[in-house]
Amino acid sequence: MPELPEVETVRRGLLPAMEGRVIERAEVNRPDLRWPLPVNMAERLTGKRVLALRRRSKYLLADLSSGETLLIHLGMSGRMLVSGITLGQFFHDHPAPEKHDHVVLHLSDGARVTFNDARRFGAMDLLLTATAEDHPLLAEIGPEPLGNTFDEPYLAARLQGRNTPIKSALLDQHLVAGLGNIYVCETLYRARIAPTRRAGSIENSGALVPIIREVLAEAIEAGGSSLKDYRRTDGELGYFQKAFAVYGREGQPCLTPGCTATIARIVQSGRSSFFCPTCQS
DNA sequence: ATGGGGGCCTGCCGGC
DNA sequence: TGCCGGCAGGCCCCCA
Repeated sequence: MPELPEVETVRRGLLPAMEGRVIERAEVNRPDLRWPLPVNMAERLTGKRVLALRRRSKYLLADLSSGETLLIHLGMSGRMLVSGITLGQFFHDHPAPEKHDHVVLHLSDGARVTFNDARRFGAMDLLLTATAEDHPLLAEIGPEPLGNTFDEPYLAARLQGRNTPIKSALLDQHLVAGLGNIYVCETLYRARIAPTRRAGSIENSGALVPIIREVLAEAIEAGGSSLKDYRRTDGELGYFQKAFAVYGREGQPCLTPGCTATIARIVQSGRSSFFCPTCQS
């Protein structure tokens, strides 16, 4: 799925269509995504105003006037389509329904938000806003990588003594919440650390913190730029193309000046890791 | 507790 | 053209 930067970009794209508007009607086209959808979901959404649209890790949280919060996870293939509003100088007409349009929110003043998810690894739930952080999907996850509690002493302490590859450690949402395969690969390239390196063996592992923040911040910036180009996005929010240094670049030249190596791909815990065998050790 | 692997789904792409 | 294997950015669950 969309990792943290993509989810943040989706959140910003959804704001004009959702925040402050009333959900006048909700279409729920199937009983489940990854898990069963909440009971009476359509009824519980109908007539409620969206007070705020927040993000925690890769989860979107829409706080409703009913005191409930709609939790949305995009899984691997989840996308949001915004229509019926003017973005920039372009009005977005409602598109024809597509396969895998699982939930459609009809909001006040003609705005519409369509959740489409081919693989259905996504999820939605309704929970009480007051105790949102107690939700099982949120209760056990680690700090926000861009937040104040994710600092160098914290990361160094959490990695100390761990025998797992650093790649796996950074993908562990309990350690830090929001990184996925792409941005872990990019972070380790920038940090010049091989993905196979044992987490506990890394000197000054806290130094990964500013690199993680930098990689994520740049990606959010790139997403914001793509969001402004409404002519191209056509209201569709989800993935955006950013130039990656290693992710997806197997066999292509390393971008480090002076390095003549090519990017390698290995499989760790069933996931592809891309890295430069020369720059990263 | 820690680490590794399977499974959930569908779509796409490359090779034969 | 059709079939088949491999691959995909997440995350829960089970096992050792």
